[in-house]
Amino acid sequence: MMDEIGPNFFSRPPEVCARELVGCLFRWDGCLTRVVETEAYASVDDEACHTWNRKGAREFVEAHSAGTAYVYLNYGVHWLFNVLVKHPNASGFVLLRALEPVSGIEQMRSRRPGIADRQLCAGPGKLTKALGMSGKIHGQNFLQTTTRGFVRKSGTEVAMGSRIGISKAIDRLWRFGDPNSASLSKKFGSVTD
DNA sequence: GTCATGATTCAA
DNA sequence: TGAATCATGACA
Repeated sequence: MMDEIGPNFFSRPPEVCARELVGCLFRWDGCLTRVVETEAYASVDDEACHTWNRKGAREFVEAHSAGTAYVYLNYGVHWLFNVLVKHPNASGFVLLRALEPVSGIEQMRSRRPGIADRQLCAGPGKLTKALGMSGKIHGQNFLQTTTRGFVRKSGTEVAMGSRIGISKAIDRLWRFGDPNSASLSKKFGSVTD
């Protein structure tokens, strides 16, 4: 079964959204990819989330609806792409960490010259560059567009582990991914990380 | 494996 | 003013 994902999908707890997004197809203008790695962040009680120490992030959660793009510049170098999750008791974000190119590969190659196909989107900063994303889409609800969005696709094996690149709240196993994909940003361990 | 890169946010 | 930051590519 395959159907377009709407705001309702992102109206559940972030870890549920992040897990179910693995294996789904991601349409972004002329490019089509498969989601192979995500991470969940909670707007409350999660030290690793921007909302923990960023007033602007908390205001963003309040001001926008489920499915809105939350894009920010990391280390002053890389754009990172998140989807806003809204739930009465568990709002937060899903970070896209890695994608597998399916079609529109020529466009991705042109934005990342000299990179092997499977590595084009094998990291949170890599995928935004390959797809031509930037801060311009911050705050946009792309689910309502015709050229951008997710298509549900079940049946993918999902592994879980500790989130990457953070020093706080590493006990939460909120990184999800397809362990068999060749386009992960980092491999998954046997059980936990 | 180490290391330079370098924008934005927020608190002081 | 400065410290911290959800990473990457180049190089040894």
